[in-house]
Amino acid sequence: MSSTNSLTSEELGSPAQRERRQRILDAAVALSAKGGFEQMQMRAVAERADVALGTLYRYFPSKIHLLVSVLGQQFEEAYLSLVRKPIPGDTAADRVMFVLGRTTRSLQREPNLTEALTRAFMFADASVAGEIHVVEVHVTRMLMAAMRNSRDATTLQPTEEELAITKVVGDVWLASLVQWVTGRASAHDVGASLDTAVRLLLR
Amino acid sequence: MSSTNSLTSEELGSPAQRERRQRILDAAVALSAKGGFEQMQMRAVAERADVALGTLYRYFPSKIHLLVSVLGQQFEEAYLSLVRKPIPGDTAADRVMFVLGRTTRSLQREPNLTEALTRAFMFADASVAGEIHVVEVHVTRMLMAAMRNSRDATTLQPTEEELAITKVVGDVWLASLVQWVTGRASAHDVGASLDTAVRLLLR
DNA sequence: AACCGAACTGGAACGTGTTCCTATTATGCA
DNA sequence: TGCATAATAGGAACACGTTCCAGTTCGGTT
Repeated sequence: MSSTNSLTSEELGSPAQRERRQRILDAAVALSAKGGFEQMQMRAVAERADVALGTLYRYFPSKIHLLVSVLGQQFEEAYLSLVRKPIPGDTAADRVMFVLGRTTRSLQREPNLTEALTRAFMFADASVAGEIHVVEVHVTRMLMAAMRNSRDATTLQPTEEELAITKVVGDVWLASLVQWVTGRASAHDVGASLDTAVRLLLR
Repeated sequence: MSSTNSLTSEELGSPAQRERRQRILDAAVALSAKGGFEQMQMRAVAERADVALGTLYRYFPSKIHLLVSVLGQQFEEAYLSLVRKPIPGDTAADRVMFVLGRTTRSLQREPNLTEALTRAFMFADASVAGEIHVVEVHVTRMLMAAMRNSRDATTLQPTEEELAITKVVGDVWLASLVQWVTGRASAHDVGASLDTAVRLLLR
């Protein structure tokens, strides 16, 4: 597994390069959505994105880097869509459950894509730290926004307790998703696990 | 990835077969301990266990099946060693932390082996459900024994609440281990995460 | 416009997990 | 003991992630 980072769209000079990068990400999404982790094959991504295999590897140093980058982009969109309106719910627990439920349902609408992204995330090693950090930041922001119920939650310093709870909820969420994508838990089970965890943590 | 299960030692007829199976598991442990997931290569396992590659695949239908089977065996040993004496600690939280701390330290003593086993566990798909279930049973038993502080904890029916807490703790444990083996968290971070989760859950 | 270095193309090649095939050996049964 | 069947050995072959290379194109500089 390569040790360098994926190219971010900021550090890409020309518009043509940014377009190429986005074509690659789009191709990865399309192929993952069709056939999951195994069928998202690097040669197929390159062909669909209309770039050479070597170019694909210049932009994303491995299949895992590519998929975790996709995940980061998906969560960024989810976060932006989420904070457009105030989060409904009277208590922190209600709001966190709203966010978890909404995001989980959205993931479950594209099971193959979610399988590919989740497995890549879990399989990633230290070289993918940068891409993973992006995902973690978005998840933390989403949950923090729910706990705070305020659009400027990111500007206030979170308390230790809030961060701890956020981390546990994130861990449970991830573990549940893994169980779901590997067929060891149903969609309902995921909801129940999150419900239980939030109830235990935010009481 | 194959869809059949690994051969368990019970369903293996001859003693020679049981020995072969154990030689394979031992070889997998040795090679994983030396070089982690990537260096535990199927050809090397077959050679070290003195079986043909095809035979290795007859016993374990994939590298993931093999590693998760190893994990099951390791947890079985850990469980048996644990329940030999009463678990120290006055409260459920103390005893759960004792078990988590002890097991985690033991895993961290063989970082490469733990890396291989954890990544295999996280990467496993639905076809590995049987092997994964074995692991889950042992983990649940260990944590339940700690919460109950009684050797016959397995015979009593656990309450819903106990099961829910056990599941959340297990999820956090796994997520922390993943972060540790992928270099995204230190050994100390793992302890701190577990400490926090147990404190939040068993208060 | 000519030039230079970086980026890209197309494709071969390599490594490792996995599959497959044939010859040989072990096992259980009559 | 002799036979039928299953299990194993040995190794070729395949798939896909990854690397590498020679030739071509692109973008900026003078």
